[in-house]
Amino acid sequence: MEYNFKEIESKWQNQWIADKTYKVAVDASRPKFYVLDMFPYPSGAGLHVGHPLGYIASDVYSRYKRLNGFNVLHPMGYDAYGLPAEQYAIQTGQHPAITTSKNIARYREQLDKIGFCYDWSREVKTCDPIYYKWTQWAFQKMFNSYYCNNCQKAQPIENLIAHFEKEGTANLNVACGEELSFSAAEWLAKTDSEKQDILMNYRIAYLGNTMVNWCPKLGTVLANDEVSEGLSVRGGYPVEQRVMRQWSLRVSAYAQRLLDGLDTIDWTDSLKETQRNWIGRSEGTEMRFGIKGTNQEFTIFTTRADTVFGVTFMVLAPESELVAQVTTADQKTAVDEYVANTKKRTERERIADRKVTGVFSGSYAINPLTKKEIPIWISDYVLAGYGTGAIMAVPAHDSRDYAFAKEFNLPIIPLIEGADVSEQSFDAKEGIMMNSANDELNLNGLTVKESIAKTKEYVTRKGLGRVKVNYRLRDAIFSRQRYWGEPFPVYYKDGMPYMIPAECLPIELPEVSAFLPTESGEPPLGNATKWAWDEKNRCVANVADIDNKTIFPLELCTMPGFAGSSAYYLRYMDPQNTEALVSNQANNYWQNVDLYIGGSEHATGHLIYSRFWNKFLFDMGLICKDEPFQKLINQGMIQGRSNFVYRVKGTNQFVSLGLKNQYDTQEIHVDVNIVKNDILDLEAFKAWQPQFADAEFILEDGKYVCGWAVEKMSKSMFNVVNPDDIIEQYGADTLRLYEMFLGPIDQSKPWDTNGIDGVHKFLRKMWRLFFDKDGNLCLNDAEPSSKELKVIHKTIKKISDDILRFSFNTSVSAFMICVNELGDLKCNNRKVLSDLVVLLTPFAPHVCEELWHLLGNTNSVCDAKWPEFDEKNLVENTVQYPVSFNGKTRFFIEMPVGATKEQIEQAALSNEAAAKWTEGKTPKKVIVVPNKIINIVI
RNA sequence: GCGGGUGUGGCGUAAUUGGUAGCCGCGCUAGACUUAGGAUCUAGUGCCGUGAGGCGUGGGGGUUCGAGUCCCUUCAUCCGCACCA
Repeated sequence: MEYNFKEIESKWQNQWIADKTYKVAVDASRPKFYVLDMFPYPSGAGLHVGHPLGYIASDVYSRYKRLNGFNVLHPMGYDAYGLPAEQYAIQTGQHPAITTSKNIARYREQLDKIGFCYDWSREVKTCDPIYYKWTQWAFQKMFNSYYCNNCQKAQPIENLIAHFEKEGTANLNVACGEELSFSAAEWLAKTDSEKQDILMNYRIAYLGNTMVNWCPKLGTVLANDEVSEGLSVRGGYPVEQRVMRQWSLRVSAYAQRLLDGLDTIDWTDSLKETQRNWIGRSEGTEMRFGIKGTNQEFTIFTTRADTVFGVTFMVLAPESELVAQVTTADQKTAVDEYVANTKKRTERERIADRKVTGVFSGSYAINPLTKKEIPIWISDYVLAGYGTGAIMAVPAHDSRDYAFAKEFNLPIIPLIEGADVSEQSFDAKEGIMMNSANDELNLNGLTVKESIAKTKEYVTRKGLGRVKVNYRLRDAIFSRQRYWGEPFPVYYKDGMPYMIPAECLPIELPEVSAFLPTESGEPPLGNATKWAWDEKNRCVANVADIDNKTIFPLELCTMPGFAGSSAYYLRYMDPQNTEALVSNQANNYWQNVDLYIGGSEHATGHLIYSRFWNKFLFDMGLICKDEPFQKLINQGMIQGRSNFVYRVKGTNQFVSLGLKNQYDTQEIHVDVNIVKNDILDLEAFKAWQPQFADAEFILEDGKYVCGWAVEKMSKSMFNVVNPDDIIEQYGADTLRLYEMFLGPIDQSKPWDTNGIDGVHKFLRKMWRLFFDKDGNLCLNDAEPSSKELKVIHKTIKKISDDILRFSFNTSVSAFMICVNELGDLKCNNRKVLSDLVVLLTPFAPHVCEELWHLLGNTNSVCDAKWPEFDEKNLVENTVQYPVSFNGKTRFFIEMPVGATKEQIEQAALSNEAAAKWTEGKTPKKVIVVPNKIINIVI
């Protein structure tokens, strides 16, 4: 019987569906394990061979855990909202829902062929109303909450109102937009609308005027992680800064917890570091500086409080509200012009062209420690969004201040002994202070570190400022001026937003006449004929009725991509629940994700937002874990490996790689699917494109050798390899094995189909172990020989260890060795082969299921028991020791197990070969490491 | 500029964590069988050298009986953040 992978794979895939083999349910009698893939956005191009890499790895791990007795939750779904479907709709008029469901169907078809053990009954799609009901619901919970800094968790907004009613803003320590100050009496005197306005300053989901990244080309705002170097990540269009009234999530309130949480989870250091970077905690001092001739002051933030004695000027961000305050009449024209110029420049221009620019405001500040007058400047090197938008400039010890001081001829006062600041600033936080003393505070002679601490203490004691921690992490802008996203469950009454009652959720995405913004510039939802809220009838009503007093406009923006992906892992636990996001029972059982696999491109987006979202739900008491993903692995990207042919210029002749230097050639991408091991299939090439039909070839050794290069996998490079084609040719089991064999899971590597024969060959070899020469099943039921036991137990240990440390490539190698060795032993022992089949099941489930049944089993191999490792099968009678002289191995000796160090040493030295290396001298020292090595020092 | 990672044959990689460097696979060489194939099997394959042997984990230095692994230094390369005060 031949290894017919096509027959085997379709047979078992159908059987698994029929038997519901992969359906899981809560089962308190078994330990749970939750393995999750980052769900894909179903793009129109379908899957290429790089996409399933992470899915295969997680599938291997899931199956391994299942074979070890765990109840494994391993679901899959789709992140179905997104820009490409909407852009396609704008171009073609096809509804994004149609595009999306078509793409999903294609994805599913491709995924199914690979033989994953997903429980598809738990599938979620973010664009499905029964799913996004809970996205809207969570948003409303955030709207109705604020963040208490004292208890470090989210609280119901009612608690805040109660606080205001009792004592106003006194003793308030909560996350907010701006620090407000009012008494209880003042609060009670406010109108309802004023109160709502104030509460907006504290809500976790809030509507506010914020500086946003506006992308005119996409017609929408973008979050910080959706912008890179002033361009949109999707599309690469320019992005500009703009103040807009937008929904935002107060992610910044969670900055410290997001940071601290990293210490409790098992992610790679580099990913944690990226998140720490993004959160950007910086501990410093806020200090108030008076403005000369007024009783006004302003606050700056610094991490170098020790350098106050070296401040020679102050700088405000051009966008700062203080600019208008400090600008004097005679400087007004210059300042206005500078501010206007700054506004004109996009983020990108600012980054590209870092010229030192600035303008004097006309005012002076008073240094609170030296009482000296220092000029206040305005410059775009200070960012409005960080700290207080104002800095104290210490040119001697900050390179940016230094450049500014040089440009505008401002004084530079060195503060650290031995630092030469004539050419450049001395930025390092080290050294001994000088020039730093007044009547009350003397830093001279102290180290920088000591000075920072001492100044902090002084500033706090004197009431000049306070110790402050700043974060780079910004609140997440949550509005998108797009159609294809979750609608907000929000309507407006007198310009104030109100939440639609929770029992009316979900608010479904309406049909629109066009996917573009309306003529009046409103988002696409403005094109919906039925998109307003009828408070009485509680239904979505016709916009035309809006004059009616009970009908109100609905929010026209939709939610961003990360909304639907922030809590999807919870929904998989209980996907059909209509009463709750997830039931307590399901949540208490499945807890959180034990293993999460996905790409590192989500490090500062999805993985921050979902941690935030999850912590919020945790604060609300809705779920039992505050970190969603316990262990996370980033699978590497699979790049394309392009092939080239070389056309002799001006001809239709193509020259093989080795001979191309003899001609003047032009390099042309050739479809990698008609190249094998870098050898071009000439006939396929002629048939590939009409222009090559009469191509001629200059061959080497009768072959046409192609050049190659690693590039991004894309259609235009003709280097896209479709998993379907690989499966057609080699089968899903070979694809799975090969992807795992390619290299460490977390490493990026080019896809190279060369070498796939090797793993395919190995599967056929394994298959042949079960059959005799004539192709008949041939097994023996004797007890395994000690040699066979040794081979299989060595493999059990290796595979188990390797899977647990996610070293899948070495697992596959171990199989190959095992199969080779069993082949050499001509092993057809039923017990040994049973163990082998179970070991391989996570990697190649189809062929293993077939062989499992050929071995006489009637259950599925998915429910088999992982073979137990027994060390005594590996026990040897003798140990081979390499004998080294001065660290260099010279020969080997064989010793019985359990020989004493002295005996081993004796044997090594008395060996006849030893004489040659000792040259008659007595060794200075002999090192014997039991079971390892003998080293003799001469 | 700051932070993190990586560097081993022609190629993808491995090395029990300080103990025989190069497992496994590709490729290549030679051979066997042959229905001539992109099948299967056998042997070989780090480099130099006919050989004994020497040299080898980006370079230089160090610790150690012993270093791919630890320390210092330097180069190359990839990733993240970046006028963040």
